[in-house]
Amino acid sequence: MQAHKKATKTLILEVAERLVAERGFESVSLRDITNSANVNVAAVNYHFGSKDKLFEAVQCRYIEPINEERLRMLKGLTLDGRVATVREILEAFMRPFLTVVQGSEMSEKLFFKLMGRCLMDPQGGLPQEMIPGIKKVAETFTRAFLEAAPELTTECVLWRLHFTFGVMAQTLLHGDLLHALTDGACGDPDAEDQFQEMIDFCEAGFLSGKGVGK
Amino acid sequence: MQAHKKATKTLILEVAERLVAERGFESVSLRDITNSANVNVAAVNYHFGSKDKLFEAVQCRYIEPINEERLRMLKGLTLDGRVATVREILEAFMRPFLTVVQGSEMSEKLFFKLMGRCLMDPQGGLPQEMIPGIKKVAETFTRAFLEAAPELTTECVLWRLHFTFGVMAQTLLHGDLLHALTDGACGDPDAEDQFQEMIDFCEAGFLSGKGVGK
DNA sequence: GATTTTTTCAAACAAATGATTTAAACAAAT
DNA sequence: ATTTGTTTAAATCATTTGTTTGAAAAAATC
Repeated sequence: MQAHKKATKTLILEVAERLVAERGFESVSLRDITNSANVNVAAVNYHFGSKDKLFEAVQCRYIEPINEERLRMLKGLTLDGRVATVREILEAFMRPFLTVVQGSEMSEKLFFKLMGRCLMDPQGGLPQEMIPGIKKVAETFTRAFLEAAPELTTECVLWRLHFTFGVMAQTLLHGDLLHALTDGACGDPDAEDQFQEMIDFCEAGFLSGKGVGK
Repeated sequence: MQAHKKATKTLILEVAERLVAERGFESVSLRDITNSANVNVAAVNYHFGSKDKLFEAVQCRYIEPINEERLRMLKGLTLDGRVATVREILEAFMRPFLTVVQGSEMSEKLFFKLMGRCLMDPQGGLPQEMIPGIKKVAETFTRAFLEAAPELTTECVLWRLHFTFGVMAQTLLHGDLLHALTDGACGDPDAEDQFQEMIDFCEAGFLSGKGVGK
């Protein structure tokens, strides 16, 4: 059931991931996928039930491991009652994208684009099964930020987490844009560089107005 | 030609704006628009030429005035050779969304969502006619930031402008999310408050690592 | 090896899509 | 009143959409 036929279902999923990364959820049709995968149209409904279910699978496949890795990293920071720094928490929030992509078979660029789409475009609202995990992440990280920067109000932390989310989604989705748009003046940085730039930016944003207390 | 029939073309445009704001470009069909506007399907092709052209009109209608206002504000900052601060430049970059929405007939929420879509979803790449204006804005603001923070490299400024863009798009597109997601714990702030939060965050991000010189 | 289950495939489905045509309704100008 | 140019409207076009069907093929089970 797995040896000779590692194909079809997985194949469909992988092709769907690629096409969605390239064009976005709403612009990809079933036939785009099945033609590109050399598979019959009916196979999607047979293996996934419907187009929507297939897209839910695409959304969950990597986002859930990323959310788990986030919680794992964060837990590692606050082991023996230690209080993590804002920078460390940000790192726990963002680095899982790098960790998980390395365990996948996708190219970094496509993977990031796909993740950006999942964060920005979520196909008809987030899949129900993802919501608990996402709430957990949001709550846990909000609490961590509040401990790391106790001078901030909850509302302020939520806003800044929100902004951080925007920085991340933009970079995932259009991280290649700067290189292309500036004719290479802005070099083609590896993911780790981009990542550090993001952390620098968001850390400063998070700590802005320390003591000013708006 | 304008008195009795101020409708149809304008009507179509306005309904399209609303639906696109609510559902995104790719999810809105011609019939969604014409039914909601009580107008014949053929009217779109008659007045706009095609669906794509209609969507281009939707994208240009407010983005272009916003870009003009951005340049106008920035020019006002650097009148007599004065060097603007990073904060002032950020303000010139963001406030036009507030300025222009007030001159429109749309609600703030819908307008911001529409602008978020235009920034994040651009229907099949940006309309050709918008590209020069956008390049102008990008170049002018990059130069201004470089003067305001001469310790930063061009590449660094581009990255941070990129991040700022993400913060803005995320807030425009999902600015109502925090209020909804936290069951009101995060109040429903007026646009000006959101705006100040964004500026605080991005200013700090822009000035991060001053002197460190990465 | 026969049977049962799983998977594939061609074909067809109804519904929806953007676009076009043709004629009617309308306003303005002569 | 007639003509002219513009706008609306109903009907139709050819595609494309997601989904379903029913039979053949393949794999697994007994």
